[in-house]
Formats: sequence, C-alpha cells, structure tokens
Amino acid sequence: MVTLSEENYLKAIYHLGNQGDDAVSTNAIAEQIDAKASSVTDMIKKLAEKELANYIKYQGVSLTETGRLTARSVIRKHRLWETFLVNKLNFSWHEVHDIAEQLEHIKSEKLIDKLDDFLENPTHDPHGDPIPDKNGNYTKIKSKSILDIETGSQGVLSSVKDSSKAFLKYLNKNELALGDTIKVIDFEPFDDSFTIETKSRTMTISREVAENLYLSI
Amino acid sequence: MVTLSEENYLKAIYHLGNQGDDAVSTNAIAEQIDAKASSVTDMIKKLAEKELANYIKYQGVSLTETGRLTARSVIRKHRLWETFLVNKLNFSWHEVHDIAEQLEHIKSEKLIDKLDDFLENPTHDPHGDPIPDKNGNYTKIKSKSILDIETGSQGVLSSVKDSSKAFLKYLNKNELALGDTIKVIDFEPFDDSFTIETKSRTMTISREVAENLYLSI
DNA sequence: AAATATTTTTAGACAAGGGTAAAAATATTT
DNA sequence: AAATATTTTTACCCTTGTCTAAAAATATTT
Repeated sequence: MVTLSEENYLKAIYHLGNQGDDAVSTNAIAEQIDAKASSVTDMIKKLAEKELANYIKYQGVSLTETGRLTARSVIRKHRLWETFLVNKLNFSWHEVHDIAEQLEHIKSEKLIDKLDDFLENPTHDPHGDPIPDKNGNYTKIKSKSILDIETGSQGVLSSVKDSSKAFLKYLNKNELALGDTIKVIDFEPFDDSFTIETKSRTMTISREVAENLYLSI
Repeated sequence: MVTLSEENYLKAIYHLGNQGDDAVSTNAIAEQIDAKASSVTDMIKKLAEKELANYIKYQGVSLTETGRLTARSVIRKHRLWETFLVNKLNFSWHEVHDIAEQLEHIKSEKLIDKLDDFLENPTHDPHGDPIPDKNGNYTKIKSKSILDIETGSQGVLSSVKDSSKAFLKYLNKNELALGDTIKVIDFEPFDDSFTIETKSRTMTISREVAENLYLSI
C-alpha cells in the first residue's frame, strides 16, 4: 500500500531525476513538493524502507524499478484525468492541473483502464505530455525547444515545458495552441528574443517563452 | 475547510438521522463508520466546534443547517460520480460504491457542476436514489417497499434500500432492474414471501428481498 | 588546508484521526 | 428505589506526515 503522500514524493523524484534514474537532492525535492528538507528526509527513509527508492545518506535518492513503475502509474492517472477534464468536461487546459492532482490518487485499476478506453486510449495529454500505458511504457515525441531550433525551420507545437497557469494563460491570450505549425523567422541577440510565424500572424516572443515551447519537426 | 473524515461523519449523521434532523447516537455512528465510540465522540466534538453539528453530551448529535448542506453536497458528488461510472464507463451498479466513496471527496465546485452537465443533469443515480442539485434540493420519488403494497397492484421498481454488493448481484442474477414494472401477485403468510410478476416471468421473493425493493405507483 | 557556508540529518514537538481501558452517565431490571 | 447493564465520555497512547532548531556532513572559499 502506497499512501497519497508517498505517491507525491515518487512523482517528484521521477520528474526531478530524469525518470528517477539520477540521484535527486533532498533540497530539490523539498522545493518541488513545498515541504521542509527535514520532512523530505523522513519520507525518503520510508520509501527506501518499502524498497521504492534507493537512498544513501547525504547522497540523494533515486527510484527502484518498483518505485519507477509506481510513479509512472500515478503520472498515467494524472494525464488521463487531465485529458478527461479537457476533452469531455470542457475545462481549459490551465484549469485542470489542481483537480488532476487530486484525482490521480483515486485507487482502482479498473477505473483507470475504463477511463483510458472511454477516452479512446490517448497517447498524449492536453499539454502534449505522453501518457504511459498500463505497463508504464510510452513514446516521447521527439521535439526541441525553440531555443535549439535553427532560424528558418519550422515544426508543430507538440508540448510545453512549463505548465503553470500563468504560462498557459499567456498561450491562450496569444492564440498559441498545441498542434499549431510554428516557423522560427528570426533571432535577436540584443534581448534574446525570437520572431515566429503562425498560420494567423507573426509575433515576437521572449527567450523565456521560447524556452518553454517544444516543436516536433 | 471540511476534512475527508469530517465529510464521512456528516454523511453518516445525515443518513442515520433522517436528513440529519433527528439526534443520532454515538454507537450508531460508530457502527456505520466502522470506528470505535470513543473516536466518534472526538469527531463529534470537532463538528460541533465548527458549527456543523449540534451536540449535547450523552444526548446524541444532529446536523446544523450548514452541516446538512455539506452532507448533501457530498451525497450529490457521490451520486453524480456513480452515475458517471455506470452510464459513461460501463461499470455495473454493484461495482461503483467503493470508487464513488473516494471520488466524492474531490474538491472542486466547478468540476462537479461540469460533471452534472456532462451527465445531462440526472435526477437519480443508478440505484434510484435522488441526486441533490447545486443548492441541495431534490425531490424524492414517492415509493413504497413491496412489504407495504397491496396484493394485486403494480408499480415501477424505482430504488433499492440496500445497496450492498451482495444484494445488487442478487438483482442482476434474477434479472431485476430499476425501471422494471413489477406486479405483486401474492403474499404467503407462512414464510412471509411474496410472488411477483415481471415482463419476463413470475417469481417468488423472500421478505428480506421484498423489504428492499421500492416501487413507485 | 583551514575556515566558512551550505546541505542534510537528527531530535523533539504537534495536529489529525484512530485505538484501549477505565470512569461517568444514562437505561433497564429486579 | 436499588442493582445491574449499557452507552458515552475521558484520559492516555499510537501512527502519519509535517515542522523547528540544533548537530553532523559535505562543499566552497580564502
């Protein structure tokens, strides 16, 4: 039995540690989860005790195979619920995170499998992130941040790195949506800004925004 | 802020105390919630502290207006989620209770309103129980247990009193479903059994079963 | 390499929710 | 009305997950 809190720690370690492979520092987890370092140490010990994590004092944590699968299962639930909220209940994508954060902890294999079928087995959630299947497998779309794309080339907006409310609202306001074709027209070294072109218009975006937009070529 | 545990107590008091009006005993709650009487006393004090319940030592608890509305809101969520599970995810009605028990505690007004719309504002859940609206109002279908119906008359199976897995499975096995028209043919005083007639057949049911079937005339 | 700074861990406390055992109040018998 | 039984409450303990403050380990400067 994995508790709600444990699930959140597993998810954090997974995301911070590159699928949970790299060792993650106590402070990094503390910041991610919004808790104090001492609380994190306590929880890490419990996870190691349950063989969900590998832990060496002062050396950080990584996930065991079981821990990784558990994390992926939580991520699967989170992303399926987000898809449900956006596709079926007509939420906009910036509203769904907090609700999915709760729904991801509902315990029922059968529920999530039926939800998956009901949504017609989506491979990506509304933010463009891949949804692991029952066995924890998924294929990431190969994509690059606009920062790393050569001027003149174009791609399809496939995901966003930052899923904060503020950023998603910015995208809505500027009529940028997943699936849009974006061409990188120019880079301005003075302020690190980019000029991009979409179907409807040409616009300038800051380095900060460019960093968070991932295009698949 | 009402906690998950508090919500469960409010629901129990609501159901045991005839919409929370009548005073309910500590022991009755303990049994319903599967906890010890001492734990119930503690929680009751917290509810009274938060003005969700009226409590006089040794005299039992009832709900305040706020408590009653909170209970109805939890019941609304429970029944909407059950409806979702059965109507959209194709669960059968005896499987949904435990999952709805978890889903009913998800916090988001907007979520439940959108779910309500998605389900096309159902007035009754899969067990025939009424779903309170946003304001906590609902209309109960006027119905009577087969025990209280005169031989010879008929009605539509509108709800079941006992929603246990065992009973719902019994109904499935015997092809009895909500909405079926049932005619009460005979009563046998020797063992208190009833003979009833449905579209497809005539059958005998025990007093125990009869007691749990509610027909609307 | 010593001194200082930062990170991590330990020790001890707290709130929520639940349990046991005994005391107090209420109900029921005789 | 006493005696007995039952219910409810109190007093105290436990676990989970969190916190603060201090100690220990590791990193970074000088």
